[in-house]
Amino acid sequence: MPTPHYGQPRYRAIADELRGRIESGTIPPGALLPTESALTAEFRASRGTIRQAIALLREARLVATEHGRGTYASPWRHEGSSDGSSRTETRQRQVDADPELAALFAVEVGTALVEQQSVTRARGAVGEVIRTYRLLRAEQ
Amino acid sequence: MPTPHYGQPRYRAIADELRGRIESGTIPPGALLPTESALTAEFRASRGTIRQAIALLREARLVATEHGRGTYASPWRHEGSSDGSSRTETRQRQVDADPELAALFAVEVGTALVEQQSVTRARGAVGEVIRTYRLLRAEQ
DNA sequence: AGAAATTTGTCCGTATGTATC
DNA sequence: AGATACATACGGACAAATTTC
Repeated sequence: MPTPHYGQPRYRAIADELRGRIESGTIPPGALLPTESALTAEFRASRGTIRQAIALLREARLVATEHGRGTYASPWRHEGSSDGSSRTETRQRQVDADPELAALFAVEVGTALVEQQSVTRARGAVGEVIRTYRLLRAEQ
Repeated sequence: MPTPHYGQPRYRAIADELRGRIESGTIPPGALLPTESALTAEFRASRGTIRQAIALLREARLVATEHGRGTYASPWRHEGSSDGSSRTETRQRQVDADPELAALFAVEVGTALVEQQSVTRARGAVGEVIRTYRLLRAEQ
């Protein structure tokens, strides 16, 4: 079997499917998710891929896992707003300084900067994008 | 070879070792870590285990990974309040959405966005520049 | 411009360890 | 003790992004 992940990797698709079940109440708060081996059968994915999907949900605090017991849907459901689906994704990359940034940092145009971008989503829609720029080496 | 992980799993021990190198400056801020394959050779662990260790460091924001490039030691210094001689200038203006922002906000390229820029200076030198983007019409 | 090499990303299958039921 | 379920670890294969030649 090859490894085709066109557009979106499988573990993310699986995580989205499970997220849907949790948010829709198909899997109620506090209930156990299907076991990893049940999920491998259902999605016909390897256990590693299933675990990657669950890791995503765990990072988003949507589930909690206990060693020999299983993975639970999180029982707490109150994250500021009524729906609690606001989330932040962060990414870091290197960019070249544009003229304005170069002037601010007192470096030459094109100098490498670190850009950290945070995207805040609420109800699926992007609320705000925050980009933070720093020098590669903080010469303090 | 069995899988003995008495007390502490291997991936955590490896992560601790790498963390030490970063915090001690053996791997300076912004520098590339050894490649995954180099680390498999050094620690004689499988690539999966190495990747698990790096994932721990990434969660702790100690490193950042870029596809095809490598994993960098994070260039931050802890934002201590020891000094107090830092100040922030803020400015707001209207900009056109570049392709990336347009995609995030699900609008057309060139759509007007509000950009708020904060420049933090310490001892005269710019420490970081933060740009926050929002839609003009907040449907909130 | 394009091909090759490098490096991280995804996915599979298997085996064994450890905690819980 | 036995069965079940998650945790750790290995090895291999191919995909995708980047860099190098």
